[in-house]
Amino acid sequence: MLSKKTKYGLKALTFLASQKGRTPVQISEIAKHENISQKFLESILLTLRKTGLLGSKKGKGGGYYLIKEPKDIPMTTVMRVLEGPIAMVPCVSLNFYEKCEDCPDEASCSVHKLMLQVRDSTLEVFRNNTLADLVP
Amino acid sequence: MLSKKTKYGLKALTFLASQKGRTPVQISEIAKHENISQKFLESILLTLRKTGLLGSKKGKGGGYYLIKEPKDIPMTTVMRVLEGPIAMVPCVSLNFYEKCEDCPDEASCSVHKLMLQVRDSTLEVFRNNTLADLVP
DNA sequence: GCTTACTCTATTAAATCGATAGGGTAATAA
DNA sequence: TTATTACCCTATCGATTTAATAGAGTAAGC
Repeated sequence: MLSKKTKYGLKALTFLASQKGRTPVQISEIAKHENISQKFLESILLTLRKTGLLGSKKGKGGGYYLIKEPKDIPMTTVMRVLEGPIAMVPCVSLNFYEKCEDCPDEASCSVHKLMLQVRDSTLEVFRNNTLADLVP
Repeated sequence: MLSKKTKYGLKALTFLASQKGRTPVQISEIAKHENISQKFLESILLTLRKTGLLGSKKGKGGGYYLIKEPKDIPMTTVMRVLEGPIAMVPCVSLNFYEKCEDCPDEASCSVHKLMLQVRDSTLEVFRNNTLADLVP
């Protein structure tokens, strides 16, 4: 299940991408437009800024803005920042790999075999979409 | 993230599918072979039985067994029973649809648009795999 | 009739999630 | 310089879910 954090983050990013210019947009404006708790959104935008997806400007006329063009932001990046691993089990994760504690042999594990396929197909979707593709 | 319930359930089903005959296998044997807490596995096998995937036999020589042939058990069915909705958000779920509380217009929702693609690609993987395909 | 093994209910500890509160700090305009 | 705006950070909290455990109950078979 997609977390609200990811959901809100995606909506906020899409909203920023839909802006005409790249002038800062206030948190309150984003929160209001997307029906999101402002305080919760604050923490989400903060992590997006820390990972280099967003820039921010303080003081009057400040707010958040996209650093790169929407078409140059692949959804793989966005999803990994917001939701974490794309894979459903750590043992098939590219960026967050971990060995299973149980499961003596990965190669002969039925779960591994299935989830590898799921990861690949999901990854393909995220690779084929940039933030620009999400703007209506 | 895949729950342990689903993971264990998949392993147990695969183990049962790998058996030569369809004679009942004891819970304890499955649990031991797959490194699963026996009590936890009990509850999982119980739900699999209630949804018609497994049969059980009580008393001496009893245990759980597959009712249908592995090749006739699509992974869509298994995953929905164990993990629930395949979609990452309820508003794109086929079997567990729910409208989002926020989000005034589904058609113009960026999250909806993206998650629809993810659901379709994941669904295709599960449709193309039966339990028989998971047996090593 | 006794053993075996499935069946069911209840409980629990831990983790995560979503949200809230409140203060702090930096940048900008006037 | 000063006031304001708006970002920044920490802490907390209730609710929910997850994974596991305990223990008693019940049906089938030898």
